[in-house]
Amino acid sequence: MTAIKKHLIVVAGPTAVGKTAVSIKLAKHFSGEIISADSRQIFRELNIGTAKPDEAELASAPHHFVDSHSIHEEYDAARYGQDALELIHRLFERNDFLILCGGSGLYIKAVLEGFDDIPEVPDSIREELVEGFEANGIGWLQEKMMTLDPDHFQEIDKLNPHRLMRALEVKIGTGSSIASFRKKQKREHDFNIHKIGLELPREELHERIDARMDKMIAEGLFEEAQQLFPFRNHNALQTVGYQEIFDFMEGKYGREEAIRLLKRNSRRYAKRQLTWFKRDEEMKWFSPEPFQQILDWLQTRI
RNA sequence: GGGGGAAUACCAAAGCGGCCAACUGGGACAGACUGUAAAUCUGUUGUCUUAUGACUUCAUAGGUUCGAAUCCUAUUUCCCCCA
Repeated sequence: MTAIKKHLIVVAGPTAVGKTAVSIKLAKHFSGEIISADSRQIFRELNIGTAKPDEAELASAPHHFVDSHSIHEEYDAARYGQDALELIHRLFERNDFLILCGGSGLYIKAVLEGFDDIPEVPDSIREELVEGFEANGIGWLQEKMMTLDPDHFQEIDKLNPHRLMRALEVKIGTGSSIASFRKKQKREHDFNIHKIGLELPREELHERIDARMDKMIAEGLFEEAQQLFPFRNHNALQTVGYQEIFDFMEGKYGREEAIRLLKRNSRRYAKRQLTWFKRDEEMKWFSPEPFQQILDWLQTRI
């Protein structure tokens, strides 16, 4: 391992745990650059609700994939995986250390492991599936799946519309079952990878989430959401922190309830992130403080 | 002081003799996840490491009954009305 001098430090963990601060400290300490692995901070139209690094933070270390795209573009984990990996290769030409930091588990996986190659499917197929689902419900998807790809239907999560639609679009678009593309091959990398998971006692994490949400609201989260209201159906806006406010604006409930849901849904999101990252046995877990502990561990590996 | 009503698991709230360890909602906890991932979906939530099992629960104490969260009596607490 020590033969290779390039190091990718992965910083993962639940929302509000303090990833940004740690990644900046690492970037400064190792003179590295930060590659954000956050599926929503990518969008320049989204600011307050995504808890982006602030100006001072952005200025203190080079950041990538923050404000890099518009909510009007189509973007997804697979594309990110390719783009980020290309960038990593390019940046390693002038850096020995890079920090891949974010809470989007699938995005990190897309970079580190990659996805199996599945041919592009025309958008029109997905659009038809989405329309069919919205008009006829999940039963319609299940029946379609049962007739088109019965073998995989047995394996799949039958109650999950997203999974059904993805499996169907691949089957319809390529003629082959999505299962036939699954090779489960992982990427090989010519750089070292160090995975750092950040966590805090649950109670403390919840307090931080609540406090940060109050801060976002004070900074104008409701106003930001109001401006984005016309785009509320865009994929980029299917996001904790915005959907709750859109529903409030549509009169589904009052402001108090909206705030309650904002906090609750952020907590649940944090739990999902934790569930995802905890499964990764290579992840080494730390409290964000003291930072020295993290450095000490890294020193033993580089 | 007199009259009426209510006490159910973390919270709210159903159940009003057996199908009740107890509907439902909230909250919490746990999990899945290879192209929407801050998305989408699943499970658990009285105790017992597992259970088509055992044990202890529906304010407390007694009672009626083959059988009670459900009926009766007393006690305690809370709410409402009259004084």
